[in-house]
Amino acid sequence: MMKKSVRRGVSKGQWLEAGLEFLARGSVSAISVEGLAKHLKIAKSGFYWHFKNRDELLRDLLAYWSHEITEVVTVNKEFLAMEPRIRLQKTAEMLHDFRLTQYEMAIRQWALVDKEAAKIVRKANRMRMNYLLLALSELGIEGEEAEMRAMTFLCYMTWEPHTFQEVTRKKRRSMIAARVRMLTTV
Amino acid sequence: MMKKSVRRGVSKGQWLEAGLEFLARGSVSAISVEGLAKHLKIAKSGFYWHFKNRDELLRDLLAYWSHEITEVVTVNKEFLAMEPRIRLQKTAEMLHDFRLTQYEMAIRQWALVDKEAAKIVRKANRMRMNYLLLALSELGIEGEEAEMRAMTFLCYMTWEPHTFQEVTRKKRRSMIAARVRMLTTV
DNA sequence: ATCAAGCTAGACGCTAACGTATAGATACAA
DNA sequence: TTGTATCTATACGTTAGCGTCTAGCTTGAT
Repeated sequence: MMKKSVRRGVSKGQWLEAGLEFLARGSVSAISVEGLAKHLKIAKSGFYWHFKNRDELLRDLLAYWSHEITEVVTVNKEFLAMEPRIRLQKTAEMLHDFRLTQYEMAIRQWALVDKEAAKIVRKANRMRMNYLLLALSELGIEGEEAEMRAMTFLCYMTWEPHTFQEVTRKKRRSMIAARVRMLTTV
Repeated sequence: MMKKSVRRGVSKGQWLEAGLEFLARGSVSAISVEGLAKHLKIAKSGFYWHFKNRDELLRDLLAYWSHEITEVVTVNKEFLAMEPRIRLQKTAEMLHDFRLTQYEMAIRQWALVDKEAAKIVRKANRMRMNYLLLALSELGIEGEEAEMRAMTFLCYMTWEPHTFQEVTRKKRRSMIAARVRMLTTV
Protein backbone atom coordinates (compact mmCIF):
# COMPACT_ATOMS: atom_id res chain seq x y z
CA MET A 1 0.00 0.00 0.00
CA MET A 2 2.83 2.38 0.80
CA LYS A 3 3.76 4.09 -2.41
CA LYS A 4 7.23 4.93 -1.12
CA SER A 5 8.88 2.08 -2.97
CA VAL A 6 12.64 2.45 -2.78
CA ARG A 7 14.00 0.49 -5.71
CA ARG A 8 17.46 1.62 -6.55
CA GLY A 9 17.03 2.85 -10.06
CA VAL A 10 17.37 6.50 -10.87
CA SER A 11 14.36 8.30 -9.41
CA LYS A 12 12.46 11.21 -10.87
CA GLY A 13 13.98 13.40 -8.19
CA GLN A 14 17.47 12.63 -9.38
CA TRP A 15 16.58 13.64 -12.91
CA LEU A 16 15.12 16.88 -11.62
CA GLU A 17 18.19 17.60 -9.52
CA ALA A 18 20.46 16.94 -12.46
CA GLY A 19 18.25 19.23 -14.51
CA LEU A 20 18.70 22.03 -11.97
CA GLU A 21 22.44 21.46 -11.94
CA PHE A 22 22.57 21.87 -15.69
CA LEU A 23 20.21 24.83 -15.57
CA ALA A 24 22.55 26.61 -13.18
CA ARG A 25 25.22 26.42 -15.86
CA GLY A 26 23.27 29.19 -17.50
CA SER A 27 20.75 28.07 -20.04
CA VAL A 28 17.84 25.82 -20.77
CA SER A 29 19.56 24.53 -23.87
CA ALA A 30 22.26 23.12 -21.59
CA ILE A 31 19.65 20.59 -20.50
CA SER A 32 19.63 17.67 -22.89
CA VAL A 33 18.13 14.32 -22.11
CA GLU A 34 21.24 12.57 -23.31
CA GLY A 35 23.48 14.91 -21.34
CA LEU A 36 21.57 14.25 -18.14
CA ALA A 37 21.63 10.52 -18.78
CA LYS A 38 25.36 10.56 -19.27
CA HIS A 39 25.74 12.59 -16.09
CA LEU A 40 23.71 9.98 -14.20
CA LYS A 41 25.64 7.18 -15.91
CA ILE A 42 22.57 5.63 -17.38
CA ALA A 43 20.89 5.14 -20.75
CA LYS A 44 18.41 7.85 -21.64
CA SER A 45 15.45 5.48 -21.92
CA GLY A 46 14.99 5.73 -18.16
CA PHE A 47 14.20 9.41 -18.60
CA TYR A 48 11.10 8.61 -20.60
CA TRP A 49 9.80 6.42 -17.85
CA HIS A 50 9.47 9.50 -15.61
CA PHE A 51 8.76 12.18 -18.17
CA LYS A 52 6.63 12.28 -21.27
CA ASN A 53 9.37 14.25 -23.01
CA ARG A 54 12.06 16.87 -22.45
CA ASP A 55 9.49 19.64 -22.27
CA GLU A 56 7.76 18.01 -19.32
CA LEU A 57 11.01 18.13 -17.38
CA LEU A 58 11.42 21.79 -18.23
CA ARG A 59 7.88 22.54 -17.04
CA ASP A 60 8.60 20.72 -13.79
CA LEU A 61 11.77 22.72 -13.28
CA LEU A 62 9.88 25.93 -13.94
CA ALA A 63 7.26 24.97 -11.39
CA TYR A 64 9.97 24.12 -8.89
CA TRP A 65 11.67 27.45 -9.44
CA SER A 66 8.40 29.30 -9.16
CA HIS A 67 7.61 27.65 -5.85
CA GLU A 68 10.93 27.41 -4.07
CA ILE A 69 12.53 30.61 -5.18
CA THR A 70 9.60 32.95 -5.17
CA GLU A 71 6.91 31.82 -2.81
CA VAL A 72 9.07 30.34 -0.10
CA VAL A 73 11.22 33.43 0.08
CA THR A 74 8.36 35.84 -0.11
CA VAL A 75 5.81 34.20 2.13
CA ASN A 76 7.92 33.97 5.24
CA LYS A 77 6.26 34.68 8.55
CA GLU A 78 9.38 35.09 10.70
CA PHE A 79 10.82 37.68 8.39
CA LEU A 80 7.71 39.81 8.40
CA ALA A 81 8.00 40.19 12.19
CA MET A 82 11.38 41.88 11.85
CA GLU A 83 12.08 45.56 11.55
CA PRO A 84 12.01 46.31 7.80
CA ARG A 85 15.67 47.24 7.48
CA ILE A 86 16.73 44.05 9.27
CA ARG A 87 14.25 42.11 7.17
CA LEU A 88 15.75 43.33 3.91
CA GLN A 89 19.23 42.67 5.21
CA LYS A 90 18.34 39.11 6.23
CA THR A 91 16.59 38.51 2.93
CA ALA A 92 19.61 39.61 0.95
CA GLU A 93 21.89 37.49 3.12
CA MET A 94 19.67 34.48 2.66
CA LEU A 95 19.62 34.89 -1.11
CA HIS A 96 23.39 35.08 -1.00
CA ASP A 97 24.10 32.25 1.43
CA PHE A 98 21.81 29.76 -0.28
CA ARG A 99 22.64 30.90 -3.80
CA LEU A 100 18.96 31.39 -4.49
CA THR A 101 19.53 33.36 -7.67
CA GLN A 102 21.62 30.80 -9.49
CA TYR A 103 18.85 29.92 -11.94
CA GLU A 104 17.80 33.47 -12.76
CA MET A 105 19.91 33.84 -15.88
CA ALA A 106 18.65 30.63 -17.43
CA ILE A 107 15.02 31.17 -16.48
CA ARG A 108 14.85 34.77 -17.58
CA GLN A 109 16.56 34.06 -20.84
CA TRP A 110 14.16 31.20 -21.38
CA ALA A 111 11.29 33.59 -20.68
CA LEU A 112 12.30 35.54 -23.77
CA VAL A 113 11.12 32.71 -25.99
CA ASP A 114 8.67 30.76 -23.82
CA LYS A 115 5.26 32.12 -22.93
CA GLU A 116 4.75 30.12 -19.76
CA ALA A 117 8.20 30.97 -18.43
CA ALA A 118 7.50 34.61 -19.20
CA LYS A 119 4.27 34.45 -17.25
CA ILE A 120 5.94 32.94 -14.21
CA VAL A 121 8.77 35.44 -14.35
CA ARG A 122 6.24 38.27 -14.36
CA LYS A 123 4.52 36.71 -11.37
CA ALA A 124 7.85 36.37 -9.57
CA ASN A 125 8.55 40.02 -10.24
CA ARG A 126 5.19 41.02 -8.82
CA MET A 127 5.60 38.98 -5.64
CA ARG A 128 9.11 40.21 -5.03
CA MET A 129 8.17 43.79 -5.70
CA ASN A 130 5.27 43.56 -3.28
CA TYR A 131 7.57 42.15 -0.64
CA LEU A 132 10.03 44.98 -1.09
CA LEU A 133 7.38 47.66 -1.39
CA LEU A 134 5.85 46.55 1.88
CA ALA A 135 9.15 46.94 3.71
CA LEU A 136 9.79 50.33 2.13
CA SER A 137 6.28 51.43 2.94
CA GLU A 138 6.87 50.61 6.61
CA LEU A 139 9.84 52.94 6.41
CA GLY A 140 7.70 55.70 4.98
CA ILE A 141 8.90 55.37 1.42
CA GLU A 142 6.01 55.32 -1.04
CA GLY A 143 4.99 55.94 -4.62
CA GLU A 144 7.36 56.11 -7.52
CA GLU A 145 10.35 56.61 -5.22
CA ALA A 146 9.56 53.31 -3.53
CA GLU A 147 9.06 51.61 -6.86
CA MET A 148 12.41 52.83 -8.10
CA ARG A 149 14.15 51.60 -4.96
CA ALA A 150 12.45 48.23 -5.04
CA MET A 151 13.40 47.74 -8.67
CA THR A 152 16.98 48.66 -7.93
CA PHE A 153 17.06 46.30 -4.97
CA LEU A 154 15.60 43.51 -7.06
CA CYS A 155 18.05 44.05 -9.91
CA TYR A 156 20.93 44.00 -7.54
CA MET A 157 19.81 40.89 -5.67
CA THR A 158 19.01 39.03 -8.83
CA TRP A 159 21.96 39.91 -10.99
CA GLU A 160 24.93 40.86 -8.89
CA PRO A 161 26.31 37.33 -8.62
CA HIS A 162 25.90 36.78 -12.35
CA THR A 163 27.35 40.14 -13.30
CA PHE A 164 30.37 40.24 -11.01
CA GLN A 165 31.62 36.69 -10.95
CA GLU A 166 35.09 38.03 -10.25
CA VAL A 167 34.01 39.37 -6.85
CA THR A 168 34.59 37.02 -3.92
CA ARG A 169 31.59 35.74 -2.03
CA LYS A 170 33.01 37.16 1.17
CA LYS A 171 33.29 40.63 -0.27
CA ARG A 172 29.87 40.42 -1.84
CA ARG A 173 28.33 39.52 1.48
CA SER A 174 30.12 42.31 3.29
CA MET A 175 28.56 44.87 0.96
CA ILE A 176 24.98 43.95 1.73
CA ALA A 177 24.60 46.14 4.80
CA ALA A 178 25.74 49.35 3.12
CA ARG A 179 23.46 48.63 0.18
CA VAL A 180 20.42 48.14 2.39
CA ARG A 181 21.30 51.36 4.17
CA MET A 182 21.44 53.28 0.90
CA LEU A 183 18.21 51.80 -0.42
CA THR A 184 16.30 52.51 2.79
CA THR A 185 17.60 55.97 3.59
CA VAL A 186 15.18 58.72 2.70
CA MET B 1 41.56 50.08 -57.61
CA MET B 2 38.75 51.14 -55.33
CA LYS B 3 37.91 48.15 -53.19
CA LYS B 4 34.41 49.44 -52.54
CA SER B 5 32.81 47.16 -55.09
CA VAL B 6 29.05 47.32 -54.77
CA ARG B 7 27.85 44.10 -56.24
CA ARG B 8 24.42 43.31 -55.03
CA GLY B 9 25.05 40.11 -53.16
CA VAL B 10 24.64 39.89 -49.42
CA SER B 11 27.58 41.63 -47.80
CA LYS B 12 29.44 40.63 -44.66
CA GLY B 13 27.87 43.58 -42.91
CA GLN B 14 24.41 42.25 -43.56
CA TRP B 15 25.30 38.90 -42.04
CA LEU B 16 26.71 40.66 -38.98
CA GLU B 17 23.62 42.82 -38.60
CA ALA B 18 21.38 39.80 -38.87
CA GLY B 19 23.56 38.13 -36.27
CA LEU B 20 23.05 41.03 -33.87
CA GLU B 21 19.33 40.94 -34.50
CA PHE B 22 19.20 37.28 -33.54
CA LEU B 23 21.52 37.86 -30.60
CA ALA B 24 19.13 40.44 -29.21
CA ARG B 25 16.50 37.73 -29.05
CA GLY B 26 18.39 36.52 -26.04
CA SER B 27 20.96 33.86 -26.75
CA VAL B 28 23.92 32.88 -28.83
CA SER B 29 22.25 29.60 -29.68
CA ALA B 30 19.56 31.62 -31.45
CA ILE B 31 22.17 32.37 -34.07
CA SER B 32 22.26 29.60 -36.63
CA VAL B 33 23.82 29.89 -40.05
CA GLU B 34 20.74 28.45 -41.68
CA GLY B 35 18.45 30.68 -39.65
CA LEU B 36 20.35 33.79 -40.74
CA ALA B 37 20.37 32.60 -44.35
CA LYS B 38 16.62 32.11 -44.29
CA HIS B 39 16.20 35.54 -42.74
CA LEU B 40 18.26 37.05 -45.57
CA LYS B 41 16.37 34.93 -48.12
CA ILE B 42 19.46 33.27 -49.42
CA ALA B 43 21.16 29.88 -49.34
CA LYS B 44 23.64 29.44 -46.52
CA SER B 45 26.62 28.86 -48.79
CA GLY B 46 27.08 32.61 -49.06
CA PHE B 47 27.78 32.71 -45.35
CA TYR B 48 30.91 30.63 -45.78
CA TRP B 49 32.22 33.07 -48.33
CA HIS B 50 32.47 35.73 -45.63
CA PHE B 51 33.16 33.59 -42.59
CA LYS B 52 35.32 30.56 -42.00
CA ASN B 53 32.56 29.10 -39.85
CA ARG B 54 29.84 30.00 -37.37
CA ASP B 55 32.36 30.59 -34.62
CA GLU B 56 34.09 33.30 -36.63
CA LEU B 57 30.81 35.21 -36.85
CA LEU B 58 30.36 34.87 -33.10
CA ARG B 59 33.89 36.20 -32.48
CA ASP B 60 33.17 39.14 -34.76
CA LEU B 61 29.96 39.91 -32.90
CA LEU B 62 31.80 39.72 -29.60
CA ALA B 63 34.42 42.16 -30.87
CA TYR B 64 31.69 44.48 -32.11
CA TRP B 65 29.96 44.39 -28.74
CA SER B 66 33.19 44.96 -26.92
CA HIS B 67 33.97 48.02 -29.00
CA GLU B 68 30.60 49.68 -29.52
CA ILE B 69 28.99 49.02 -26.20
CA THR B 70 31.89 49.37 -23.86
CA GLU B 71 34.58 51.59 -25.26
CA VAL B 72 32.42 54.03 -27.13
CA VAL B 73 30.21 54.59 -24.12
CA THR B 74 33.01 54.77 -21.64
CA VAL B 75 35.58 56.80 -23.51
CA ASN B 76 33.45 59.83 -24.20
CA LYS B 77 35.08 63.23 -23.92
CA GLU B 78 31.96 65.39 -23.89
CA PHE B 79 30.49 63.46 -21.01
CA LEU B 80 33.60 63.82 -18.86
CA ALA B 81 33.26 67.61 -18.99
CA MET B 82 29.84 67.49 -17.33
CA GLU B 83 29.11 67.68 -13.66
CA PRO B 84 29.21 64.07 -12.37
CA ARG B 85 25.55 63.84 -11.46
CA ILE B 86 24.51 65.14 -14.87
CA ARG B 87 27.02 62.82 -16.49
CA LEU B 88 25.55 59.75 -14.84
CA GLN B 89 22.05 60.89 -15.71
CA LYS B 90 22.99 61.43 -19.38
CA THR B 91 24.77 58.10 -19.50
CA ALA B 92 21.75 56.27 -18.17
CA GLU B 93 19.48 58.10 -20.59
CA MET B 94 21.74 57.26 -23.50
CA LEU B 95 21.83 53.57 -22.56
CA HIS B 96 18.07 53.67 -22.42
CA ASP B 97 17.38 55.66 -25.57
CA PHE B 98 19.70 53.66 -27.81
CA ARG B 99 18.89 50.33 -26.20
CA LEU B 100 22.56 49.75 -25.58
CA THR B 101 22.00 46.88 -23.20
CA GLN B 102 19.97 44.70 -25.51
CA TYR B 103 22.77 42.18 -26.03
CA GLU B 104 23.79 41.86 -22.39
CA MET B 105 21.70 38.82 -21.61
CA ALA B 106 23.03 36.86 -24.55
CA ILE B 107 26.64 37.91 -24.11
CA ARG B 108 26.77 37.32 -20.37
CA GLN B 109 25.09 33.99 -20.64
CA TRP B 110 27.53 33.09 -23.37
CA ALA B 111 30.38 34.14 -21.07
CA LEU B 112 29.37 31.35 -18.71
CA VAL B 113 30.60 28.77 -21.18
CA ASP B 114 33.06 30.67 -23.38
CA LYS B 115 36.45 31.78 -22.13
CA GLU B 116 36.94 34.63 -24.56
CA ALA B 117 33.48 36.03 -23.94
CA ALA B 118 34.13 35.79 -20.21
CA LYS B 119 37.34 37.74 -20.61
CA ILE B 120 35.67 40.51 -22.54
CA VAL B 121 32.81 40.69 -20.08
CA ARG B 122 35.31 41.11 -17.24
CA LYS B 123 37.01 43.86 -19.19
CA ALA B 124 33.66 45.55 -19.81
CA ASN B 125 32.93 45.39 -16.09
CA ARG B 126 36.26 46.98 -15.27
CA MET B 127 35.84 49.84 -17.75
CA ARG B 128 32.32 50.58 -16.66
CA MET B 129 33.22 50.41 -13.00
CA ASN B 130 36.11 52.82 -13.51
CA TYR B 131 33.79 55.20 -15.31
CA LEU B 132 31.28 55.10 -12.48
CA LEU B 133 33.92 55.21 -9.73
CA LEU B 134 35.43 58.32 -11.27
CA ALA B 135 32.10 60.13 -11.17
CA LEU B 136 31.43 59.04 -7.61
CA SER B 137 34.93 60.05 -6.59
CA GLU B 138 34.30 63.55 -7.90
CA LEU B 139 31.29 63.63 -5.61
CA GLY B 140 33.43 62.63 -2.65
CA ILE B 141 32.26 59.03 -2.51
CA GLU B 142 35.20 56.64 -2.19
CA GLY B 143 36.25 53.19 -1.05
CA GLU B 144 33.90 50.32 -0.51
CA GLU B 145 30.89 52.63 -0.36
CA ALA B 146 31.70 53.86 -3.87
CA GLU B 147 32.25 50.33 -5.09
CA MET B 148 28.91 49.24 -3.74
CA ARG B 149 27.15 52.16 -5.40
CA ALA B 150 28.89 51.63 -8.72
CA MET B 151 27.98 47.95 -8.72
CA THR B 152 24.38 48.77 -7.94
CA PHE B 153 24.29 51.36 -10.69
CA LEU B 154 25.81 48.92 -13.16
CA CYS B 155 23.39 46.15 -12.25
CA TYR B 156 20.46 48.45 -12.67
CA MET B 157 21.63 49.88 -16.01
CA THR B 158 22.46 46.49 -17.41
CA TRP B 159 19.52 44.46 -16.24
CA GLU B 160 16.52 46.63 -15.64
CA PRO B 161 15.20 46.40 -19.19
CA HIS B 162 15.65 42.63 -19.21
CA THR B 163 14.17 42.14 -15.77
CA PHE B 164 11.13 44.38 -16.02
CA GLN B 165 9.91 43.94 -19.55
CA GLU B 166 6.42 44.78 -18.35
CA VAL B 167 7.44 48.35 -17.49
CA THR B 168 6.87 50.88 -20.24
CA ARG B 169 9.88 52.63 -21.72
CA LYS B 170 8.41 55.97 -20.79
CA LYS B 171 8.08 55.02 -17.15
CA ARG B 172 11.53 53.49 -17.09
CA ARG B 173 13.04 56.66 -18.41
CA SER B 174 11.20 58.81 -15.94
CA MET B 175 12.74 56.90 -13.07
CA ILE B 176 16.33 57.57 -14.04
CA ALA B 177 16.65 60.91 -12.29
CA ALA B 178 15.50 59.68 -8.89
CA ARG B 179 17.81 56.72 -9.18
CA VAL B 180 20.84 58.86 -9.93
CA ARG B 181 19.90 61.04 -6.99
CA MET B 182 19.77 58.07 -4.63
CA LEU B 183 23.02 56.62 -5.89
CA THR B 184 24.89 59.91 -5.62
CA THR B 185 23.54 61.14 -2.31
CA VAL B 186 25.94 60.67 0.58
C1' DA C 1 9.18 -19.53 -6.22
C1' DT C 2 6.93 -16.57 -8.80
C1' DC C 3 4.96 -12.31 -10.33
C1' DA C 4 4.20 -7.55 -11.28
C1' DA C 5 6.02 -2.84 -10.81
C1' DG C 6 9.58 -0.04 -11.63
C1' DC C 7 13.30 0.87 -14.21
C1' DT C 8 17.22 0.04 -17.91
C1' DA C 9 20.01 -1.37 -22.18
C1' DG C 10 20.60 -0.89 -26.76
C1' DA C 11 19.12 -0.35 -31.26
C1' DC C 12 16.40 2.40 -34.38
C1' DG C 13 14.45 6.39 -37.19
C1' DC C 14 14.00 11.36 -37.62
C1' DT C 15 15.32 16.26 -37.78
C1' DA C 16 18.11 20.45 -37.41
C1' DA C 17 22.22 22.29 -37.94
C1' DC C 18 27.16 22.32 -39.30
C1' DG C 19 30.28 22.40 -42.86
C1' DT C 20 31.96 21.00 -47.89
C1' DA C 21 32.07 20.73 -52.78
C1' DT C 22 31.00 21.96 -57.31
C1' DA C 23 29.08 24.33 -60.85
C1' DG C 24 27.34 28.46 -61.87
C1' DA C 25 25.75 33.65 -62.01
C1' DT C 26 26.77 38.72 -62.19
C1' DA C 27 29.33 42.90 -62.83
C1' DC C 28 32.95 45.74 -63.60
C1' DA C 29 37.63 46.25 -66.02
C1' DA C 30 40.62 45.83 -69.75
C1' DT D 1 34.16 40.25 -75.32
C1' DT D 2 36.58 38.10 -72.24
C1' DG D 3 38.35 37.60 -67.43
C1' DT D 4 38.45 37.82 -62.75
C1' DA D 5 36.51 38.75 -58.31
C1' DT D 6 32.58 38.31 -55.79
C1' DC D 7 29.02 36.02 -54.58
C1' DT D 8 24.98 32.01 -54.95
C1' DA D 9 22.28 27.48 -55.63
C1' DT D 10 22.06 22.84 -54.85
C1' DA D 11 23.37 18.62 -53.28
C1' DC D 12 25.90 15.97 -50.07
C1' DG D 13 28.08 13.91 -45.76
C1' DT D 14 28.20 14.23 -40.66
C1' DT D 15 26.88 14.90 -35.89
C1' DA D 16 23.90 15.76 -31.82
C1' DG D 17 19.81 15.38 -29.91
C1' DC D 18 14.80 13.88 -29.66
C1' DG D 19 11.74 10.28 -29.05
C1' DT D 20 10.31 5.06 -29.75
C1' DC D 21 10.51 0.29 -29.25
C1' DT D 22 11.41 -4.25 -27.38
C1' DA D 23 13.46 -7.30 -24.51
C1' DG D 24 15.10 -7.48 -20.45
C1' DC D 25 16.71 -6.88 -15.24
C1' DT D 26 15.82 -6.13 -10.09
C1' DT D 27 13.15 -6.09 -5.94
C1' DG D 28 9.42 -6.36 -2.76
C1' DA D 29 4.94 -8.75 -2.18
C1' DT D 30 2.34 -12.98 -2.15
